[in-house]
Amino acid sequence: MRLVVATCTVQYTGRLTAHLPLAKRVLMLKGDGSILVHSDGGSYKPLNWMSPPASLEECEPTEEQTDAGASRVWKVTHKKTGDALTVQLHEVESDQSFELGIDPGLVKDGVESHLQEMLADQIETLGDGFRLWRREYMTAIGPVDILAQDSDGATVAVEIKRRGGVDGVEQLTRYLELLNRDPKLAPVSGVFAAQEIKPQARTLAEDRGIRCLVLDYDEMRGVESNVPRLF
Amino acid sequence: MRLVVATCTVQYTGRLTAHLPLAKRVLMLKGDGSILVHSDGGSYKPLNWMSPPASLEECEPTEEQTDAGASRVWKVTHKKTGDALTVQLHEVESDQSFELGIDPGLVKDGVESHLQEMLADQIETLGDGFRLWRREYMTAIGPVDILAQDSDGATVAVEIKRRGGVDGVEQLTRYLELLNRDPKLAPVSGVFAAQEIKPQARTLAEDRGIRCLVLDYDEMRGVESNVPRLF
DNA sequence: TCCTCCATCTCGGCT
DNA sequence: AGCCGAGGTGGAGGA
Repeated sequence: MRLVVATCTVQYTGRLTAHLPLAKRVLMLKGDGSILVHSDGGSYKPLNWMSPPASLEECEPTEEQTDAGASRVWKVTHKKTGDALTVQLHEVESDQSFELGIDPGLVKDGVESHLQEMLADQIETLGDGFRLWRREYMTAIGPVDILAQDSDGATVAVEIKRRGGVDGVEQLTRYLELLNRDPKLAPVSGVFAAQEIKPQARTLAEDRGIRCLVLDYDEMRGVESNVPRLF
Repeated sequence: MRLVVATCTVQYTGRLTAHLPLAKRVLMLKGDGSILVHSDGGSYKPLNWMSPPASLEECEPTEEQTDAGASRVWKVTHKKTGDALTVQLHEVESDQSFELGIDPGLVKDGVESHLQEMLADQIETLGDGFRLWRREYMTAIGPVDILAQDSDGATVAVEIKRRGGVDGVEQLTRYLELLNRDPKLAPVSGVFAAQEIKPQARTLAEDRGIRCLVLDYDEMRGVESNVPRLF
């Protein structure tokens, strides 16, 4: 890991062409040849970058580049796509290298699969007398998140999303259409379950006779584990 | 802009909970209170981060944290959502600050809007005698990229994508369905134009009577501007 | 390997 | 401010 702070211009050519005018920026060069160009703002996305696997070549500046004020020129190229990033360094304020080693990586919790697990475990959230039938029930057009039976034994298909948009309703609609062709399952009703359901999605769902269910992640987690959280 | 290299652990709670075990990493603290945690690998996405607007509070480590080896503790909190990132710093190898100033920002070229502009200007790319009718023609379900007339005066709807997938074909199909309900426009035929059209998308489009057109970006740009490129 | 879907998406445009 | 679509999307999981 090499960190350089310098005034520079950057030129990218690949899927698109883009350039950065002269300004002072932070250049992060990683061990896999990738490079990030960051300014003091924005979010985690760099102003410009090159993804790994890439290789950096330190070039002699051409006369033209020297006249423009460049003291060093880096050419970073992607090994497969041929995308190229050219950095013209003018004044270098800092240039340091560090040994970081391999990172153990991020440990996550709380994504859609976890919501699905918890809803499967707490299937009565859907209503009294509900029983879990299947998870990830495979159909020709994809897996239905949850199939359950209500207190009358009727089949219920559940689509789970973190944020429920119209696309999720469309997805569930396609599943319901297919499942209702199966005489062993029909009639199948639908439940659209999400941490947050957008108004348009709710309208569309209810218009199609699909029930909407807002999931409270924290509450479900509370029910789920009496074991205290590890951190 | 403050750059810190240190062994640390990181804990995030917000939309999800996640943590990073102890390892040496680069911490980038920006002027807007945001922070990025990078390792020597991966792509431009940090292992963990906090988006602006955020504020950093340097805390005294609790006895427990001191026992675990933490010398300093940062609490970075998002001002609106309440998301929190806690960094426990153990050994600090480097800690430097730099004044970067406001960045002039990235100048882009070659995106979909540019393709659309160029195709509108070079509408005969679609065929001899074609004339431009409308750009961004608004309908109830969204804007149609281009409406043109062919040499016979029939209406042609064009959907432009950089990379043409099935979703783009679906989109165009919806537009065509709607436009063909308008007796003033019908019959409307479709053209799916993209720099690259995926086989599945091509099959679907042609199956629906939609013509596929691969756009050569460099060639179009060559036609577009006799002015030589600036870089 | 390719393809598909998710994301603490980010980012821009528009209403 | 919210909504929607594109991205040099990146990243993960399944066929």
